[in-house]
Amino acid sequence: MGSKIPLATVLRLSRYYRRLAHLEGQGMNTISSKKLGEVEGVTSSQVRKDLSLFGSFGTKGLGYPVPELKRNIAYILGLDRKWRVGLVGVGNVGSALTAYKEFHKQGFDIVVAFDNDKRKIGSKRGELVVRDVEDIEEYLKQEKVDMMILAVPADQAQKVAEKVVGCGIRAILNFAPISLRLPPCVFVRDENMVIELEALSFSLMNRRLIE
Amino acid sequence: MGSKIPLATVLRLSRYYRRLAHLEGQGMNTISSKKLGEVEGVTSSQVRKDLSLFGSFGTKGLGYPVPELKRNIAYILGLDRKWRVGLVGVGNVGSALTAYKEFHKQGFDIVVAFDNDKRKIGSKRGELVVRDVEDIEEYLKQEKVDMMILAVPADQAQKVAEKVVGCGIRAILNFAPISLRLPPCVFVRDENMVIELEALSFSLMNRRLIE
DNA sequence: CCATGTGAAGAGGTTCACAGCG
DNA sequence: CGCTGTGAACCTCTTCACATGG
Repeated sequence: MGSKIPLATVLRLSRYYRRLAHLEGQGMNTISSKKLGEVEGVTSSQVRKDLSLFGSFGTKGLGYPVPELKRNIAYILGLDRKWRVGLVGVGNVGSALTAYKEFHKQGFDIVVAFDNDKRKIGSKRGELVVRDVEDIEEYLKQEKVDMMILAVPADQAQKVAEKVVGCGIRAILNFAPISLRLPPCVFVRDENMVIELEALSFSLMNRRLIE
Repeated sequence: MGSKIPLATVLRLSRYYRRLAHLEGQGMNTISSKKLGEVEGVTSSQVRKDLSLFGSFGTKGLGYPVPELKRNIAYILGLDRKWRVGLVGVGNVGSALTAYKEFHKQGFDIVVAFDNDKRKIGSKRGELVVRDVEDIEEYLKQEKVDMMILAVPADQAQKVAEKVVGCGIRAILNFAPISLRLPPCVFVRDENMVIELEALSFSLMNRRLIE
């Protein structure tokens, strides 16, 4: 239980968490690594290893207590608090995200939205009023924002990213289909939907794939 | 140049492809692995290794010809053709995807959309008429569809996935925040937006992260 | 006896380093 | 001389296997 955590482990923890929430809702109070591994499509040793990187949550001979393990994972992932999220770009994708209930459900609140299209500025997305992207620095210096979602066209993404990083943002979810070059202190996750379809098309064409 | 291709390589090829398209547009006709690695944030040996898994595309002492390399990667990824894509679920996310230009730009055409909401059935998303999800099997048996995008709620995803797999679909892009359990002959890519935010929140809380 | 937690072994992917060739 | 292509070394993550404890 030490220092370097594989990214893959973090992503699996999210999946375990979601599954445990579901199982807890069904009244299950104990689960073995074998069972959890089966429903998530990983080996039981993978489950145990992932969890053991953060502590000992189970009981030998029995398994893991569902509600408690869920709480522990929530704590590990930082899901026991609210996160203030900003959005840049309210095109089709950005607008859909403002209405995406899973974010809010997990404590990620989109608290502000920006765009550079004069016709959109001032319009609303639910409760949110779209602001001028020119005002983004002023806003970020006054209001606390934990992470930013970029849903802007590819040719604007790098510029916008640098701007928000300059305002102290250290976590970015990037929907633009381009790789951002940012200092290593900034965490970036890409949500590149075309790349995922391309991975599928590759798989269909080359049935010798992957891992 | 042989058999097993790492998934990570495939995903990087997509990024190289996009970058090469951009550089070609700027009139660049040759690029070294060093330069391409720099702009994509990977090592030059990584670039060379990735490409060498599929052939020899470069010239020693010079680098890679941009337009030709782009064409070669397009061929490898299956981007030199059109793909017929179906969509299930035209809520916020699904609707945004019907209007997402990057898909079409890369040859992924959403040719049909389904939903189970009577108020949505018959309505239009651009040119697309939303069909009743009850008719999905009938449709898939008549029309050729290469891959399906699932943008349905988590509690319906598994059922819908099994249904389309039963109709012969072998590639699924899953936006539902739940792990699908499907036969290994089916390629699934998850686009789990909450998980990505959770990876960011973990990173912010534990500045010792990843890899 | 059952299932966890973990050191050791095994796979898989990345980086190194250099031979080879334009 | 410069840069590719590639086997070998390295490193990271996964799986194995078993000691441990309820």
